[in-house]
Amino acid sequence: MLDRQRRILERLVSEYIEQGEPVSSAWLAEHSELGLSSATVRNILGRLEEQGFVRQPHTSAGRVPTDSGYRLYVDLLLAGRRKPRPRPEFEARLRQSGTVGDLLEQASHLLSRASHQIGFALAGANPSLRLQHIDFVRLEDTRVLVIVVAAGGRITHKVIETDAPYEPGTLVSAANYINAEFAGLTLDEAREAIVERMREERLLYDALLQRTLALARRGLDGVAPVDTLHVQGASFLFDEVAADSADRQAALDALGALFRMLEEKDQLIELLSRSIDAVGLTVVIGSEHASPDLHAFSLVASTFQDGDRVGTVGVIGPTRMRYQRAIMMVDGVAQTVNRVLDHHS
Amino acid sequence: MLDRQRRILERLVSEYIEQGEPVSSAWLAEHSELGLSSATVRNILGRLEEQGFVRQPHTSAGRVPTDSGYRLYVDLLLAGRRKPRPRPEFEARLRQSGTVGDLLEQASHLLSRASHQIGFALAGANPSLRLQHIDFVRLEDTRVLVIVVAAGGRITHKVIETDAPYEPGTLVSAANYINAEFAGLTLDEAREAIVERMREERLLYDALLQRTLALARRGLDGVAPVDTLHVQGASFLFDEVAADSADRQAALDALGALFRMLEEKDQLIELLSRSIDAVGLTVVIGSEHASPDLHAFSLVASTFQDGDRVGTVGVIGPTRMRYQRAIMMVDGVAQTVNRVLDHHS
DNA sequence: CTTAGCAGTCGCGCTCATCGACTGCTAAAC
DNA sequence: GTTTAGCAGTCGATGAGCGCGACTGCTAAG
Repeated sequence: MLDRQRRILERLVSEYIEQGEPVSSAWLAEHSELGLSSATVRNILGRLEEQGFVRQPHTSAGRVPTDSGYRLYVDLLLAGRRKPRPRPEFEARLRQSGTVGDLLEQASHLLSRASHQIGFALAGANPSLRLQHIDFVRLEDTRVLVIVVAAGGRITHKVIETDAPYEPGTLVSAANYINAEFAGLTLDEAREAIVERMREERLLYDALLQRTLALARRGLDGVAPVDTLHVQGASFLFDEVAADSADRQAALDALGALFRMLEEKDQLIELLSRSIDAVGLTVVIGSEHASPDLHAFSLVASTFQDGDRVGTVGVIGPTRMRYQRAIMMVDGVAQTVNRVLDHHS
Repeated sequence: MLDRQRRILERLVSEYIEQGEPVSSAWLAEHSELGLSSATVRNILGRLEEQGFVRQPHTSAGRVPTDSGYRLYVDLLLAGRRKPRPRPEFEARLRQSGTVGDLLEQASHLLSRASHQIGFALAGANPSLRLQHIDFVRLEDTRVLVIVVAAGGRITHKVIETDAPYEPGTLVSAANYINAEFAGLTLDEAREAIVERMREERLLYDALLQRTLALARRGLDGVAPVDTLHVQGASFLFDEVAADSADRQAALDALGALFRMLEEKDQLIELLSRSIDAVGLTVVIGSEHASPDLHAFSLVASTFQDGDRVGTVGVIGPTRMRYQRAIMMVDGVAQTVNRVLDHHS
C-alpha cells in the first residue's frame, strides 16, 4: 500500500474519531499536508474504498472508516508505539489496595474514569497460585463453609454438604492440620497431595482424617477455574450514545446487547480470555469480535503477570474510540499492575 | 372520592399499563361496565384531571395516569391484597443456596426473571448477628487479612495494616483464642467484649494478647455497616425502552441516570434503606422518589426478617409497571426468603 | 345528571421542493 | 501517467403544507 494512501487514511480515521462525522475529500486535501487537490484525494479515497478501508454512509457523503480501516490505523499506532510514561499517581493509588481483588477493582476504576468507557480487570484462573490458608466453618450439622485464601489475599469460599455431621471442635483441628501440611503448595499441587495422602492414610483407617482430607479436596476443587472479573463504568457509554445522535435506534440496540452480555459475566469472561490469548497488548475491533453482540464495540486490553499465569486489564468502548489514548492508558495500567503485584508477592 | 371515579381510574390505569397508549373516553365507556356514555366519562375524566390523577399528553389525546394516579391505583391494589399463594418452585430453588449471600443472589435473580425488570436483594446491616468464626491470614509482614464469618455464612473480609510484623505462627493461635472466647456473641457484643478484655488484660502486660485483641477489634469494626446489595437484570429495561418507541430520548436519559445510580451501589443502598423503613410491602412511584434520577421508575419492595434486623427484596421498573404482578411476586419472594432464613438459623 | 351531537384541537404522516454537501467523471494541464 | 479544475449528479436533511383521524370540550336537549 502506498504511503500516500496510508497518510490519508490515518488523517481520515483520526479526524473521524474526533468529530464523529464523515470526512470529505476537500477537508483531507486541506489538512493532509501532502499538497494534493481534493480531486486527487477523491481518487485515493476511491481506491481505499475498493480495498474496504472506508465507506460512504450514502452517496454524496464523506467517508467513514470501516472496521478494517480502524484496524490499519490501530496497527500503525501499535507499530509506532513507545513505552508508556510511568504514572506515579496511578501507582500510588494501586499500591494502597489490600488484596489482589482490591487492586483489580481499583485498576478497572482507573481505566474507566480516565477513558470514560468501560474499564475491566480479569484475574486469570490460576491453579498454580500458592495456597496460603484454608479454613472450615460449620454452618449447620452437615453444611461446612470452606474458605480458601491463596497468595495475595485472593479469597474464595463455598459451601459443602457433608454426609455426616461434624462435631463443632473437629473442624478447627482439621483446618490446622491441612494448613500445617499443605500451605505453600500451589492449589493444584495441594489437591494432588491431598489425594495422595488420602490413599496413604486409608491404610491407617483414620476415618476422621479421611473426612478432613475429603473436605479439603472438595473445597479446593472448584476454586481454580473461577476467574474474577471486575467491570466499571458501563454507564459512560450512555453519553456516547446520546452524543451520537445519528443512529439512535441502532446504538440503543447495540448497547442493550452489550449490557446483557455484561450481566452474564461468565460469557464475557469466556470471550475475553479467548480474544486475549496473546501476551501483551491486544486490540479487537468491532466485527473482529467472535460474538455479534460486540460488533459495535472495540476492546483494548493488555495482560499482566499474576503468579504464573496472566490476567487482563482493558477498556471496552464504541468502535469509534480514541485508540491512541486507550492504548496508552491500558498499557500504563497493565504495567503498573504488574509492578505492584511483583512487589506484593 | 366517588366510587364511579375510582372505577374509571382503575380501568384507565390497568389498560394503560397493558397497552402503553393513552386511553380514550370512548374505550372507557365501553369497557367500564358502568353503562355510561363516553360524554359522561369525559366529565369524570375532566374531574380526575383537575384532581391531578390523569393528564393528557396533548389536547385531543386520551388520558394517561400521573404518578398520583398510579398511587391511587396501587393503594387500591394493596387494600384488596390477599396472601400470596406459596410457590414451591421458588422455595425449592432458594433452599439450595449455601450462604445467605447465595440466597439473596438467587432471590434477586428470581425476581428479575419473573418480572422482566431489575430485581434486587439487600441484606440489612446487622450488628446483632452472631459471630461464628474469625480468622487471620498473614499476607505480608505487616498486612493481615481478617475474615469474619457471621451466622448463616455471611462472610466479609478486610486487610489490616499492623504496626509491627506478626510471626507466621502466632496468628493461628490468635484466631483460635478469639474464636474460643467470643464466638456466639453478636458482632456488637463481641466488639465490646474485646474492648473490655483489652482493659483487663492490659494489667497483665501481655503484649501479644493485646495485639491479638486489637486486631480482632479492628477486624470487626467496619463489618456491621456494610450492607450487601445484589442487583440483577438491569438489561431487561432496555426492552421496555425499545418498546416504548414514543419518547426515546427521554427514556434513554432516564435509563442513563438509573444505570449511573446502579453503579454507585452505596448511593442506591442509602436510597433503598431510606425509602423502605416501614416493615412490610412498600411501593414508591416515580416522583415520590427522593432522588430525581429515579423519577421515571417505580420500586416495589418488601422486607424480610434477617436475624434481628430487616433486609429487603424488590424490583425496580418503569412507572408504567405491572404493579399487580410485581406486588404478588415481591410479596411471595420476601415471605419465602423469610421461611428459608428461619430454617437456616 | 346524562347524553347526543358537533366544532375544535393537535399530533402524525405524507408529499413536495429546496438546499447543500458531497461525489464521480471527464477533459485539459503538467 | 498523474494531477487538477470544473461540472453534473446524487442523496440526505430540512421544512412547509396538507389532510386525516383521534380525541376532546362544550352545548343543548332529554
